[in-house]
Amino acid sequence: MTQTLQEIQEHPVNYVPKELLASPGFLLAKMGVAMKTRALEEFEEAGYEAYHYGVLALLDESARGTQAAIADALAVDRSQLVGILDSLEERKLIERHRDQTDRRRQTVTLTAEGRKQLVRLRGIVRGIEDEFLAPLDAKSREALHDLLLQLACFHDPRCGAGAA
Amino acid sequence: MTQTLQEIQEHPVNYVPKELLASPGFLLAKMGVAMKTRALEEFEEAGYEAYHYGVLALLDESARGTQAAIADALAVDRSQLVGILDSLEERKLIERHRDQTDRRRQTVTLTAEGRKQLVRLRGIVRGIEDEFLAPLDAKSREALHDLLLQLACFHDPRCGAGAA
DNA sequence: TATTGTTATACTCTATAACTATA
DNA sequence: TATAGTTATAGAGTATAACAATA
Repeated sequence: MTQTLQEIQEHPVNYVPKELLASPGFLLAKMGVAMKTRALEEFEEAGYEAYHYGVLALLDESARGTQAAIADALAVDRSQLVGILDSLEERKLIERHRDQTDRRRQTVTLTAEGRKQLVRLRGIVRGIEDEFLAPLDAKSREALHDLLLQLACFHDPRCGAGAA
Repeated sequence: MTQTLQEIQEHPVNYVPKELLASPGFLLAKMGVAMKTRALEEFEEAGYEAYHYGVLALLDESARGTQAAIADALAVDRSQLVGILDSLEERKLIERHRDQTDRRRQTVTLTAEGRKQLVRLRGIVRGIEDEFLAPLDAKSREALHDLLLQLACFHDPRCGAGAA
């Protein structure tokens, strides 16, 4: 949609309905989707996908995991994870090894290069957040984080258990 | 994805990476998308689309509007709005009338039935929010709302101007 | 020629189903 | 028979492009 100058002049009262702005649920959805969209763009610009960061961050904490466990932790379908891992393996950021006790399973581990790129991705993530949360000072960001974490723990038990 | 009992037993440490949980941006995206998904489901269950509510709420505030103005206010593409309005018109919740001074334009207005259904939809919206924001008390919800509104106004000027 | 509303098309993201090799 | 990973397919949701009527 390309908005011309004339359009802007003819429709100056181009406001978002107050009723929607008064709804925390609407704003949460709106801002959450905007945050996600922004993140996807930034990652793509850097040559990555957002899920790459999730996988690397997870492996950095747990050292190794089966694909099923990784998929569950990140709440992506196992079939979706395949492509993500393929892409990470091509770049030599992770390695897949057959589990010798159960040859159906692959054990996924982080490479040295993967650890290095994770640091780079952390920088990108910080940049995205700083830009998106720009109007909020440190205290406000922490307040927002607290509230969102309460919601996350309530709706997804895996947040509380692992983070405790 | 069907998770069997055996899987749950074999992968008990099915936690979300702490690094992600520590990120307000990640949580905002995660919860925002969850909120949106939940809302879409609830609306569908009630026989509506989420955008129906947006259109009705907007028309209730501004009485009438061209399709272009409505699309811009709700940040949907004009081509997408067509289907939404078709659906609302079929149910006789809105009416489209050709603008006689510029026959390219359609003026969209709310019907009495539309006003009635808007009340019903407001109830649904309240239900969705109450369920999703359940762990937060009134004060916390207001704090969340304030923070999100700051973000919305920063990223989308139409929020501040119209709401002031 | 440009714009409104409309229709048609393509693309992203995700969810589901089917396949293989192992158990 | 059931599971781990994989591949193939289908479905939302949205963005882009082309169109007819009107200005």
